[in-house]
Amino acid sequence: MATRTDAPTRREQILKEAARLFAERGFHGVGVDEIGAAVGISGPGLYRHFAGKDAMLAELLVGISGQLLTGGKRRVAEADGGAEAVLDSLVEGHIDFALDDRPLITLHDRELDRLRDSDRKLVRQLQRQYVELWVEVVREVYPALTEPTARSAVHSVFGLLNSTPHLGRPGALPGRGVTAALLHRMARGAFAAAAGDAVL
Amino acid sequence: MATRTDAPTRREQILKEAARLFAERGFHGVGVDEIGAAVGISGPGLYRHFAGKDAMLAELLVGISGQLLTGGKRRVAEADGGAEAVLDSLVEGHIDFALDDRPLITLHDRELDRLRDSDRKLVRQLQRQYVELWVEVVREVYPALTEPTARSAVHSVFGLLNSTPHLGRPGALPGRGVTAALLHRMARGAFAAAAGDAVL
DNA sequence: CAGGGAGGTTAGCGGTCGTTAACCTGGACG
DNA sequence: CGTCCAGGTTAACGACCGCTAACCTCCCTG
Repeated sequence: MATRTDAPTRREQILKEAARLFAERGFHGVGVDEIGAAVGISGPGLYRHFAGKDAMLAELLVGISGQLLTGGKRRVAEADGGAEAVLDSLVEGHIDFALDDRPLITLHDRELDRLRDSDRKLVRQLQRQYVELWVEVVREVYPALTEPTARSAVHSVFGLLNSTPHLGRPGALPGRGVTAALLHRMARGAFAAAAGDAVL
Repeated sequence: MATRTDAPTRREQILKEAARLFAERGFHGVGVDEIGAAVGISGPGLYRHFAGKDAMLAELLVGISGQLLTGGKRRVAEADGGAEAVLDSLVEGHIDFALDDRPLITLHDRELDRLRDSDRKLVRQLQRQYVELWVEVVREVYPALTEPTARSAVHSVFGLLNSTPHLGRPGALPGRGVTAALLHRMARGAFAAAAGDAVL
């Protein structure tokens, strides 16, 4: 992703605040007036930028899933070294995302069912592709894993990595690098154990 | 827990259905009429059993946290063998819970903020005690872990174990025992890796 | 300098939802 | 056999919320 130096557009401000509020109190728990207030305009002013409250959530969730998948594909294509290196790169990318965009990670697996059918199908499809990307790489590193087992393991590791919102507010943590390293180690350890490697 | 053979009371029916609906569509996404319909009575009839919709959520969340903590304490007290055996017992108990009561696991970390202040504080306190129970045992097994690191590791492993709702509907799974064993292995592998043990 | 669109504002409509009120009913029990 | 209460019912109220309508006001541009 190209680094952004220009000021965020109003649309982006709204999306960011909406993500935070949705993550904190749930989609139905947040009113449009609150979202407006969070960016300094009031309620119905949002409708100059979005078709409705649903559209904000849809754009957030589609955006998340798309970013994860795109980033994952890029890492698979670019990583040099064996399958081990690719897996490490995937883990690193997911951790970056989980640490930098906690509200989005929270929304990701919490508000999916609030979407229109078509949007939900799209998000699910992107998520599935992302999972399959991981499954392929994991099975390359650990050929002992059957496909269903590898898929379960991937979902479980996502659960592990996505636990960042529960780790206390950023600042109470030992430091970003240390936390990232811990998560990385644990994810790799979990995969290795799934494959039956000795972990004693 | 004593095994129940008698029929569930109406209160219990309501709580069970409410948990399922809350987990599926979120607290604010479910109306009292739906909850009533799920147990064969209609809307306001619920108020003969609960003070309000909030009270149902509160009872569910306090119940979950209390059960987890009580079960955890019991396992710590009863487990024979060393710290390893205690940790295995804790993991096993948490997995049983995650596999048997998926809706509750979902609610557990999703709807906490919808509670009255006093209830939320109570739930948080029970959760904290449960985490500390784990932290102590984990540090006994892996003395290399500092306390903050052990706490982070415990939260992350909870994320891993609580991923069961994402593993596909129960029936698409390879079988309960197999899944439980996989989760157990991965949890132990994650802890071992957190402590820096070789996992290659 | 006229004009028009982008991006705000406030007022208010329509629907939904939690909750209460008022009423009904069957069965346990003195 | 009368009574009373647990556990239902339907009607309706009041609050809230998403969204639209109508209007205003810069600022850019021909």
